Amino acid sequence: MHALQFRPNRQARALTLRKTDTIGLVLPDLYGEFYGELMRGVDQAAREAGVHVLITRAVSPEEERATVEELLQGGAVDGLIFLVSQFEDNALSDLARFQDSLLILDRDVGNIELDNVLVDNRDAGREATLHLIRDAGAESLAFIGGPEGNVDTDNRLAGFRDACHELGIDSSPEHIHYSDYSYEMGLAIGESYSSLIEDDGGRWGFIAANDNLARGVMEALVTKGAAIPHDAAIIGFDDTELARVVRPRLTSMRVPLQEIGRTCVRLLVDRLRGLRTEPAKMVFKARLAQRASTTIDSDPLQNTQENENASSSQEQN
Amino acid sequence: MHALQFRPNRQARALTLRKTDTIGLVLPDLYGEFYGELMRGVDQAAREAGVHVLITRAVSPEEERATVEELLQGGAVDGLIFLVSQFEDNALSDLARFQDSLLILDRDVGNIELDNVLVDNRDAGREATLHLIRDAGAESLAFIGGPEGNVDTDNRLAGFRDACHELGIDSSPEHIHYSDYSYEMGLAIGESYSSLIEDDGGRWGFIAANDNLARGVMEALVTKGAAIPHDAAIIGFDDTELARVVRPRLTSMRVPLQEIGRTCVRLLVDRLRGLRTEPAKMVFKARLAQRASTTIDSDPLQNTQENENASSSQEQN
DNA sequence: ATGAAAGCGCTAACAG
DNA sequence: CTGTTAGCGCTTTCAT
Repeated sequence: MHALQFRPNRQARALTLRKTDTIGLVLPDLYGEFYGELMRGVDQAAREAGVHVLITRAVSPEEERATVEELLQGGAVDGLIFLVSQFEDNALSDLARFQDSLLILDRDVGNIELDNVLVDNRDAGREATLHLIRDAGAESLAFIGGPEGNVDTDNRLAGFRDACHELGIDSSPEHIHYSDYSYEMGLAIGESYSSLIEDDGGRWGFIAANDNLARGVMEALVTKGAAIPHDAAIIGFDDTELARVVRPRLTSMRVPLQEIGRTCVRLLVDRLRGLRTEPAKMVFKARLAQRASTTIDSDPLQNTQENENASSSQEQN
Repeated sequence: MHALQFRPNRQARALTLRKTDTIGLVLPDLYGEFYGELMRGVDQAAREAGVHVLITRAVSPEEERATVEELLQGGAVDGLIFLVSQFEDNALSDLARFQDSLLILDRDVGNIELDNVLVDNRDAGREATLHLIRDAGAESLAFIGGPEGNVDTDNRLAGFRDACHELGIDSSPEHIHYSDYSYEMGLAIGESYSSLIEDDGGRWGFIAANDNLARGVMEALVTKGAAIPHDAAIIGFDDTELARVVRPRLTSMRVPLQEIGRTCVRLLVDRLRGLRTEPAKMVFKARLAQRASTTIDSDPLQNTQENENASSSQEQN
């Protein structure tokens, strides 16, 4: 029979069994390392589970709605992993009807009965801030987010405020900035701090919502003659390749995206196969990837090689 | 009928019409900006054409074979865009039987009757080298590739040699290096040149097969006190984000990946719809993205802002 | 014009 | 235990 030359037709099979063995991954964008790493995990787990992966981009809430309807109602996929940009709450509760074929990623669905995988960005923001103060000795702080209203930015900012509050440190609104996540805006915001850093002798700490911003801030300050991390310590988010190849090396909060991707697929597939019926809520923590931009020379945690780089880059200034 | 509440079942439709309106994209990896930008173009064109996109990774030749069989024979997709890593020639001719549902990307299929989209890496290597010599005034040259045997690296190296030959410049084998494309190997190779650069007064030119390598070389040289681009000019490949945010800004050869992605989908879809029956061969050129790492002060082509950065970074050394 | 029926390739249920 | 059949949801053809 299947002596070595038979391929069952997937469509016919799907029609009969009423399942496609395909899952969808809906992303707000396809650009950047960020999604690449997520997709790696997704691909890996999907392969193990024997399902195919259909990838789509959906930018606006309307596109998101349309995509769900088309893919899920149309029976193109059995289930969907949804990384939403900015979902309105009522849209979310609408989705509850797809209860057992929809997993929401990186957006807390609260009590709505949907599988939900989250990154604890608030905790990550708090940890990053604490690191800046405790380990890098920052005395004044500034937060540079993405766009106001962006879920990740809002949560990281909340964590920033948590940490400031805990340690009784001032988190003045004038030192909270919003941006488009771009390197260029990081540069501009960094420049606006260069005089401040010259003036008072205290060490500043900058927490940026992604590595591009952090790099921009760092470059602006270095250009104006600041020594990193002595005059200003800087931490980014996402731990992209960039963080490892700039001078000084950039400390960054790492989100385990590959693992998250794997987890999403496994959760969804288990659900689709009826192995689980209660909605799951899973929260991942970010980890600190400490490098020279927050490592002061006397810090015992420092990585030797990274410290070498840090000091040699300071010598250049 | 379709008064607003009807979704035809995709599987049933596919079974009847014998087409799925889905295409597959097979990549050797899913990581890095590189594929992200390609996927953007693919997604965009696919959306316009009304087809879905299934994405899979296939690392080994065996996986590649298996993937084609499964997806195409199994009828999961109508056609496939194949970005192969290192296809053996006989495997390629095997694929000729999928003549009208397979497009090979970034690997020349020669006379085999398959749709074929290519990047002219040889020409790109030549252009990069000429730029180094003519515009950046390089007198001695070194080439840092990826792994030996890698198609992209081999072609870029061939272009490097073309340019050297044209201008009667020495392209000694001892200045041709292979690597794993990593920043770390770039660093190591760069270090091995630092004394050479101190010794003779001539300006060196480095052409690296990707931006990570180029960045590694640049950092190694800068650390040893070399001024870029005065002592050594450096050019990378792919024009990643990295190139725009390091100091000095890195010149890089840009491959129009998004456009390539779009083109692949359009070609494939047209073919599937019977609008074209002859195999197409399409070749894209890379463009020079000139920045400070190859821009000497008197160069009239220089971008003002980037030149500012270049000179200020030189002041630091 | 509108409506009934055949068949796409598979699996599961059933009959022999 | 093996072989036949019904039916998944759609489109297309054919008959009304």
